[in-house]
Amino acid sequence: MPRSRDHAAFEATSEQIKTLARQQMAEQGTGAISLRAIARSLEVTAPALYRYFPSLDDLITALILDAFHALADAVDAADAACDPADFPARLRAVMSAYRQWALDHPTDFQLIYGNPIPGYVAPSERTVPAATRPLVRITRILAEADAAGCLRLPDHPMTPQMEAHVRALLAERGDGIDPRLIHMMAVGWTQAHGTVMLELFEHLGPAIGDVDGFFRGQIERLIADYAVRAARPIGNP
Amino acid sequence: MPRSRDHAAFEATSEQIKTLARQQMAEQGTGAISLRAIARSLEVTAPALYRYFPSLDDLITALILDAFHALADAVDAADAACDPADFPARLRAVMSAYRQWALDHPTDFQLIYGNPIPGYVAPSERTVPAATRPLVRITRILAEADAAGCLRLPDHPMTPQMEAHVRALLAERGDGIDPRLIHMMAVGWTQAHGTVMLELFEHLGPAIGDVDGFFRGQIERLIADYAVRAARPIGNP
DNA sequence: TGTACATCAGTGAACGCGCGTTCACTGATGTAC
DNA sequence: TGTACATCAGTGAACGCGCGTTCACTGATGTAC
Repeated sequence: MPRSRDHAAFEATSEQIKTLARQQMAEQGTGAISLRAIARSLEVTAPALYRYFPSLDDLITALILDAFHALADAVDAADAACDPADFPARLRAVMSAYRQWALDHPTDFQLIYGNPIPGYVAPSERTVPAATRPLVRITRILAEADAAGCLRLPDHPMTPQMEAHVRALLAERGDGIDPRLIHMMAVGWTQAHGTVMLELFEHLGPAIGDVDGFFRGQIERLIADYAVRAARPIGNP
Repeated sequence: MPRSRDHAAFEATSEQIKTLARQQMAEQGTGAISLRAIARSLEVTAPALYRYFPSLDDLITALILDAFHALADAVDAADAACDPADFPARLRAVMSAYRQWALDHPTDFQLIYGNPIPGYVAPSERTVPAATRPLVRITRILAEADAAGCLRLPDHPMTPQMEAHVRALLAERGDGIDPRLIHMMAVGWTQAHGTVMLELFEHLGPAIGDVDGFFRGQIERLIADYAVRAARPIGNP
């Protein structure tokens, strides 16, 4: 509702509010986002923020959407930087980007993948599409590798129930890929996610020392398991 | 400090307080534990609770220790119920117990493996030994299988840095097992943990439908990768 | 068996704090004539 | 160029709430003689 010429200022202030909210999360945890504290940092009274977000929950929703999209953008960018035919490199890039984004933005990662915030209910029709983006990316790489005959689909990885579910899901989206690719994506995703989560909360580092190397090993094991290979010989650029 | 004969009553009330705290967590999230709310449920004034826990942080610490030990007990019990020579069965039992405990006690699981509680700092000298128990169990199964010649140690899974770290850790504990066993444990743990975390927050179910079957598949893949087998033929009991 | 005493679980008032949200308002700024 | 007006960001007071923690206290209960 702001005057059209004020849109830029309005957007800038909205961004500022979100930035301060992120700072608060970083310092105090995801549960500690508070309109009054943001107002204090902005040197403004608390009711002023209601011009920009109709309620605290709307601010949180905005932060969650931003975070999902930022993660997905990082993953997409990592993929885009690769030779499209070098499927192993693309998987490495994409999974490393997932982990790196989490390490660079630990509280945003907690916001989207960690404990729910007491009392907050996410509007799933808005969050689900954003949350799905990174998975779609991984799946697409696998699908392209499959189409190029550059990976080995496992023989019996899925239960009938899982296969039926995934088939229905793909049909709904008008996507004709092999359901087993979704299974492969889930294997990679859960592995990466588990490592990142445990690393983030200091459970893994103390146990194995070199999480970086461990994570790289996990990716290579995945690539080897599915015999993912490049579509044509890849030179060093 | 209570009179010796009142110890039982004292313990009973302490347990009651913790139980109510767990109920609160289940309803409102881990950040919502509140002494005043517990007092309300107990139909007692808030200061009364200070007889049992010197502060809110001490109550949280008690809950965390209980949770780690309950998880470890569940894992240990699952192992104990197996034929000790049937290493694949033991791994299946132990990893399933880890997941099942998380599903049965989602908020306790979040308390120990999820977002930190704002302002709370865990006394690591008390939590770390409790947190390590499940990992020690998995590692022991692998070590026993290795000693019986019932698994295949991978050739080059560890980076030099990881190996040095793990060697130091084992030496410190006076444990003579092969460092690669720790790596294997970490692979299994991170896989299971990632699946459980994503399942718990409703990210995995919508994607693959049958998390149960998916998880079982992950365990079998792990057993196959390391060629874990029983020490002698195992009959159906 | 009866009485004086020590223990201690729980009370009630208070301190000082922070929170989200509402409402009627002020006053600067850009707009239309 | 000058004036009347509409817009709207931000204010200040208030509502009603919840929180952890302290303190001096009451009163029941079990203990020791």
